Amino acid sequence: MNMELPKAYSPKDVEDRLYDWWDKNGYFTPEGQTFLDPNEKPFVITIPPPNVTGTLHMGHALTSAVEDLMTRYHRMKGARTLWVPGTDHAGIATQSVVEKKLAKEGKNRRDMSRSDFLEEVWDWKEYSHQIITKQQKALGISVDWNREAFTMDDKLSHAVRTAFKMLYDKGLIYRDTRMINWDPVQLTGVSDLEVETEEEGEPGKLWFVRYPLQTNRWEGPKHVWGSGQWAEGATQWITVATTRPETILGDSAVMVNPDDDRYRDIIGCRAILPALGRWVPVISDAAVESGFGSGAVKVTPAHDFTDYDVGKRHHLACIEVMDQHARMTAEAGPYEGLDRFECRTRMVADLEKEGLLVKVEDYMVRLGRGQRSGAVIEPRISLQWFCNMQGMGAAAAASVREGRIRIVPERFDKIWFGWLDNIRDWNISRQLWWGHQIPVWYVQEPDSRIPGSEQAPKQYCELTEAEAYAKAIKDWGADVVLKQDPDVLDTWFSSGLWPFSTLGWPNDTADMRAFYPTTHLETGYDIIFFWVARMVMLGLELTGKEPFDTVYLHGLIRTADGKKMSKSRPDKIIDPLELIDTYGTDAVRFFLVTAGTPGNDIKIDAKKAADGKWQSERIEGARNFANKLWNVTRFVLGKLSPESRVPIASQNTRLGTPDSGLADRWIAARSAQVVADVRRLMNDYQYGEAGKIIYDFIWNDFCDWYVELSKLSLNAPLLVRTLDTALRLLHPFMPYVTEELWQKLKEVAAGSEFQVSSFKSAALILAPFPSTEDSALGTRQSALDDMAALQDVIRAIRNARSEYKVEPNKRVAALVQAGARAAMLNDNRAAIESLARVDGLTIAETLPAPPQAMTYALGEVTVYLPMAGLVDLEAEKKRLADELAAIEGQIVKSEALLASDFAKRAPAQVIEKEKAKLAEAKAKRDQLKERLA
RNA sequence: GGGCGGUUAGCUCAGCUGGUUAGAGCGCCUGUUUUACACACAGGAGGUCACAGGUUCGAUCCCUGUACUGCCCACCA
Repeated sequence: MNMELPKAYSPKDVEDRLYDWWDKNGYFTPEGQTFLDPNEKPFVITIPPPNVTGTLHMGHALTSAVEDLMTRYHRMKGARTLWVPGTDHAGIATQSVVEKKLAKEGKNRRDMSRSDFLEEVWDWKEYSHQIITKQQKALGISVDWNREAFTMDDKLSHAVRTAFKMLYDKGLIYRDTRMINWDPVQLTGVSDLEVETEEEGEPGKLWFVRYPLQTNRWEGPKHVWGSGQWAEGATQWITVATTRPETILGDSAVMVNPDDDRYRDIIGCRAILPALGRWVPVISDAAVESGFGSGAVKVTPAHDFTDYDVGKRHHLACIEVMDQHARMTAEAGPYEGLDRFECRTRMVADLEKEGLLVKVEDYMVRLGRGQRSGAVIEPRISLQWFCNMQGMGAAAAASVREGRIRIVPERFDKIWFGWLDNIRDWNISRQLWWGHQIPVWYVQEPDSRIPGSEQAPKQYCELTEAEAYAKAIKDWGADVVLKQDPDVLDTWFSSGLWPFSTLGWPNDTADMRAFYPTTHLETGYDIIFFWVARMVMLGLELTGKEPFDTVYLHGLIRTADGKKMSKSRPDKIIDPLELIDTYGTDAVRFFLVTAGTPGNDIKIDAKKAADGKWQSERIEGARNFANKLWNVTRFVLGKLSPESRVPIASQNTRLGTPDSGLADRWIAARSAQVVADVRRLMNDYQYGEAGKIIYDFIWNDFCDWYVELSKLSLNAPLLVRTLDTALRLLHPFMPYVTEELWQKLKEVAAGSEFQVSSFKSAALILAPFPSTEDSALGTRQSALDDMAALQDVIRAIRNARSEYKVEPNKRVAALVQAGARAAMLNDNRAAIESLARVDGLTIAETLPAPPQAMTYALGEVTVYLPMAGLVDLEAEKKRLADELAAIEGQIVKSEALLASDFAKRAPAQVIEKEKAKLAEAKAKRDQLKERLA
């Protein structure tokens, strides 16, 4: 054999080479497929596009592993398969990464022109894209690189503008001034989803502040704020509780619950605001929870969502005391120019000085923080673009409710409905530079005071500036000047178009016709609202179709202590490439896919070793499995080489006939069973279970038993055939090692009698997934039963040897009373002799029990091991007695069961099983009794 | 305040719409250079399936409740 395989599998010698080979040959493309089953529908996934913010993490590795598994499985099943790769420009996230990078170089975006800054971001995008692509290739994803997309490609940008215009023209997109979440660090509005709150809240204070009330005897302060006498003479007070004393400056009312007896009398009175001395009314509103704090709430319409609504209800003034940086404005009087937190400190000190601070309590404050910046979000009134979601939300909910989209696992249905049924309009504009600039152009300095100007529109939503001009010129004359809206769209707006924008929408492309709607959408459950729901809503609205029929949600990767891998703890973040470097891609992927169940989080047991490398016992186990497969293939290849080849005439090749060897009939039956189970599980999204079944089959059945038995009597064609089946089953889980070994196997078998039909394929990636049809041998129960009995006998003898510490090389004698299995066991005596190291094997239907022997009652079969001089009679007696007691317990239980209503109510099959069990137990009991006697 | 998970061997997790004696990997214990593999082989120990009720001939699985734990959503300042 000129292709000697190394003793251990070395992923590095295989992975890059095979990846390039697959890619180069077009195997990742639907056009490159050679095996197509006309009964299979096309299978299409668009990748969740990673952000071009840097590198991939373990979550991406999981995504890649699962999606590649799905893709390879369907491709091998013969479905026309397309997996579209790409990346996301990730507006805020990328812009902030680049800004941080610039800051390190001492540069600031605000000192640069918009176009200069964007150039920097594009450079970063290229850099990040390279890293990401390298990582994705290392993960082995079988995507069609010819169709790679980026959300800011010309093609996709056109789709974005088209989508915007379609929604705009329908009146679903509108511009409005309202209260939104404002990130004072990134200086942009964000959507509700981008605000994160700590479940427990964050440690803060609840300040109880009293405002003087106007009375007959006190008309207001006579001393200045800060004098310590500001409230001198005041006699009545109302105490409010607040976590944000600085917003007192923007108060325009104090409110209480209308049913609160404590305050009923002062409703309608005026209170005076500390510091500013502004009179505000005491109003009543049901929004107030009497039991909380003091039962009285300050109302700051410009800086709080609830208060904003209250303000509208009660026609209160909206006074902005903070600017976009969250610094105090001129409205804040003496506090103007202070940062909000500094202002808070000063305000509290001043309140205390003036005797207005009643008490302070520790309080867990639920702070909203920007998803990307971590900055405390300020509610702020601002002019933004919104998308009306009412209709689209209802349609998307209906898609799932009416079964046009299936969510796996199902329990996420509720979350889906809960969100969509209460959906609010989506703030889609961002005050950023990196992204899709909003395709709306304004007539310069529109002014409603100019007579007639309201006749012509002052803004134009078009796909291009030229089109906008064409219309504007008609309305305003040739010298009109337009200015494009400076805002960009929320990055999720373009992601929401992904399943169709990548295929060429809005154009009627061949890809749209062939591959849209797509099939599966696979992603982590954490972006179900951000992304999945938006895709469904926009897909329905813009294309009239659900963009996919199945949503498969995987869990999140967590650290060994169960924590999220957050960016704030970089020491906990694992680079998948590091693990791949240590264990190989297949090992990492097999671990990820078999580690859990759909929708459940995966804890990764990785620890840092002394050399600073990440280590994981579970991934090591998967690595060992790859190596096991490698070595068993080495064994098989060795048996096929001309010099060691067993003449075909001397082999038992009559597969599937009753007189072929037990081991052969058994492994064929097991293969068929495993293939059926794996297919069923894969079609039911139980990938982890499928992987474990393949693992067991390869390691336990094939390696530990079949190959061992092959050493006694070789059936090379079946050995090849079984290995081929195993490799094909495992390929979606461990693509590299299986392809490599399959190629070797095919090569060695070339031109020989060891052909199997899958070898017609050029590559394993394109070979047919095993089906139950090609294991035409079917499941032979008798082979499975016989083999189980044989294994029991061998295990019993091994067990005895071990218990009596018989030297490994020493052969022992054994007597087997085998009843109806005598003939079968006799046929396989060589297996017993070899695998259990027996010399002097007697097998008979019945035989007299030998003296001084270990006894193993296996039901129908009893094994005796004469161990003269070795057997400790007392110990043996005790062992048998214990076993007898156990079996008798079982019999009592079983008999009671069969005597109960069970016999009347349980299904016949179950009763039969129970009866058989009882019979076997009784046989065993008799054997034991006899033996003890 | 609503909602959704989880609780099974020392650890990490499976357990397929209720039915033998509840499984795996790792770890642990005993052996082994058996001619593919020590990244291995053989043997073994180890579980009141969180708790309490209920339904059922039968419950790890279904129902109710409790405890602990994780997460999602929500305008109690």
